Amino acid sequence: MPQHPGDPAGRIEPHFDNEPQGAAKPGGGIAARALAAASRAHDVADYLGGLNPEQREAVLTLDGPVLVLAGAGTGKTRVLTTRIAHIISQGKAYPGQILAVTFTNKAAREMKHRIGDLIGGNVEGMPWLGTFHSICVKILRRHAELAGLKSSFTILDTDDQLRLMKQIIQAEGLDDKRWTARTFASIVDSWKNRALTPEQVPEGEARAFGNGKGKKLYAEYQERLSILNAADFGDLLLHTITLFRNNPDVLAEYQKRFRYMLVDEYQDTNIAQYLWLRLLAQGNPNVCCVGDDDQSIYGWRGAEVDNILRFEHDFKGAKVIRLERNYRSTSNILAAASHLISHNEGRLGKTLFTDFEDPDADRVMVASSWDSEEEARTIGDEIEALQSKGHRLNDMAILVRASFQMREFEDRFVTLGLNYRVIGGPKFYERMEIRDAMAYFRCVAQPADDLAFERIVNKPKRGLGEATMKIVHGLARAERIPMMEAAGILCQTEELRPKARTVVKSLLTDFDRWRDQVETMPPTELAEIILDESGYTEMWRQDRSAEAPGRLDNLKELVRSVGEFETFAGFLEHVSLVMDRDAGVDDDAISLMTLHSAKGLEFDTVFLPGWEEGLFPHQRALDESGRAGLEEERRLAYVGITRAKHRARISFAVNRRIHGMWQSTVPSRFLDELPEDHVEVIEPNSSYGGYGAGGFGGYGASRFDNRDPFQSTYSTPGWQRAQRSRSSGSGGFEGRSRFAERNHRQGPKTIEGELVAKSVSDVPSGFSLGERVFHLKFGYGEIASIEGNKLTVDFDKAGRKRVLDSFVERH
DNA sequence: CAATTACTAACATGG
DNA sequence: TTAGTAATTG
Repeated sequence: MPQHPGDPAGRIEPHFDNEPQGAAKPGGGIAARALAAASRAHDVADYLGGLNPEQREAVLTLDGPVLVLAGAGTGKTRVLTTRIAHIISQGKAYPGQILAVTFTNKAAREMKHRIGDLIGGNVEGMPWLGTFHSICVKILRRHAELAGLKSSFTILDTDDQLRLMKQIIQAEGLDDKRWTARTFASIVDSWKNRALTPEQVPEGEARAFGNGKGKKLYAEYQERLSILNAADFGDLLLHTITLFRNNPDVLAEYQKRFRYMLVDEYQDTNIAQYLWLRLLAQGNPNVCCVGDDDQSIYGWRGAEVDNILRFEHDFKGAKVIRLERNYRSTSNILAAASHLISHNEGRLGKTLFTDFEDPDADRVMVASSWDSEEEARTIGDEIEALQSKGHRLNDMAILVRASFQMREFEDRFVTLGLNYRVIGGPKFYERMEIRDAMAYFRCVAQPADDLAFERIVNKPKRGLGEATMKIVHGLARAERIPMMEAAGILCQTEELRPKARTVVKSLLTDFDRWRDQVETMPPTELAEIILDESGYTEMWRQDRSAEAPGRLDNLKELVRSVGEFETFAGFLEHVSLVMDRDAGVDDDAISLMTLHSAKGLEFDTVFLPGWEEGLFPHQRALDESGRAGLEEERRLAYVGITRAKHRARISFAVNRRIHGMWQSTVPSRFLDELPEDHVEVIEPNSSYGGYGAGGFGGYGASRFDNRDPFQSTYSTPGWQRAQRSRSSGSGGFEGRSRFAERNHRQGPKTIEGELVAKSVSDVPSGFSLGERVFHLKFGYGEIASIEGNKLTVDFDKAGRKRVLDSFVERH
């Protein structure tokens, strides 16, 4: 987002120069001495008191590289924050000389808060505590010219990124269906995760995309970004690294500055982040990385578990400290998690233990339900039961694999009147009206922002359609200038039709006027003026659709939140970097979030629904990353279970709706990897028990059913046999086999995460109109229409439904 | 140029 | 199922 036009970093952070270097040594500067004395008087043991010996060592070993292997719930954040407090109170460094990196804004906030508690004061003095991205932005804004940008550069979000890429793919004359922007984005992303500029990308790798034009497209994309004075998320790191490499003096400045460096969640760093850290650490070796290889769940984002495995090698003389004493969970929960994760290979290996032995503690519960709706219902009931026993909703969470699972829970909670909050769900700043409004603001702050301009030229309708924009776009491209500038030039000529010309002219003067007001007007007021004068608010007022009032509310909320910032630019930056907003934390509500965003949190009770093959482990993880993908999924399961302090409740549904069609599922292999002694299987309630015990009605595929072949873990012969028998359709488990036999079209099947077969079936269904069929969920019915393997059936009881043919049988 | 309709792909995970 | 885009028509 545009930032501080004409005034770079000065306002963003304290100046480098006026801090005494000697501060690094105890007693160096007067201020340092005073600070140290003050906190010594406070009593050092104050904050060291509650630490166990390992934690204490991790805090006290200030000099030289340290790797803290911290299992789930072992007090990792505590160590980090105490360590920072210790550095400061010992006068080893100023807060401004400590670099502390986290992955999420949430974690950064939490840390700031806790440090504040420790050293008893505010922590504005920690300007370099933040996410990799926000710290990189800070550095880039200071030295933007060296990275080929202006300090006011915009940070593009994924959406803008895709639109830009699509334009570039089309401009190259490629078919944007065959070579999608999405694919290209993920390729470019993977390059940037490895800190590769267009010149550095390996020839062979780039050729695979866009008829061998991959490299050219990447270069073109970067070129466009710099014309737009914009950077995407990957660029924030990439540019900082190139900046450091090409400007040793700048690098040296930062090396000298950061006396101590701390990295949270080190297992999630990618190559670029690692290189970034290495560059800075060349100056001094006081690097402390904290992580847990068992909680590495961002491999798809380029994270290299290797970074943590190689730490001792990369940072010579590193001290490795293990934290294995868990303060969070009951022994049942720990046992379940440990047993599950032990199925992974290539771990550093930690054994969590706890003194928290409670003979009455609940075991980990595993329950099944007929379909995802019932799953939500059951969990809802259980929540209410807990609530009536005096548990608070704030102490409970539902952790799902994919966000689409949330809907059913939301629906249920609304009908129950249960308070809930979605964390990391559909984001406020991703709503259409907010993005539109933001686009207006961006155009004001950063006139070169074509993507924003294109978004709002004709919103509200101004009669500027494709034709007009094509002319503007053409000139902009030819002259390599921003579109607004091009539009301005075109207004002086005869090229645009008179009607279009006057409209464009007035829009441009509007923008000029707003731009003039940036300096003089309070941000809130300006935001309001822009939205009013542009006619954007009016557009929604005229709109008679159901969403319109809500959108107007959101706009109001947006304007209100502008007021929390001192400058307009500061607001824009916040939005682009911090997409999450703190929801109302005051009231009691159950949290609903993905497993990914649950990392680092803990709850008394944790619900883990949707443990089904294909969903968890996710099919795509298996297909795309094979065994590694499976192991990452398993780590995700581990993260999920270890979030629970007292109760973990796992469940799966026998039927789930995918793309609006009901499909039956197979229980997750992870269920079979839980230790029987610490797990309690809840009997399915009677509502669907009618299909016979041990048959389809139970969890046919689970080893909790003693007689079936799924006795053991996925790697055993039993599992493999079962998988084989399923994919060949010859009846792995009784109840289901009568459906599987006739129609073995079950999609790609995996054994141990390796792709076995991908069947793309367009075989006609073999059913005919009017035929009577039977479906497990809906009962008897008559086929109303057939499209490929999709049937529309009028069921006697359930009404008209669309189902896959493999889930009904002739009757 | 805009509105309506038809079609198709998506339901990973995030800064 | 639904959201997003392409094609068609006024």
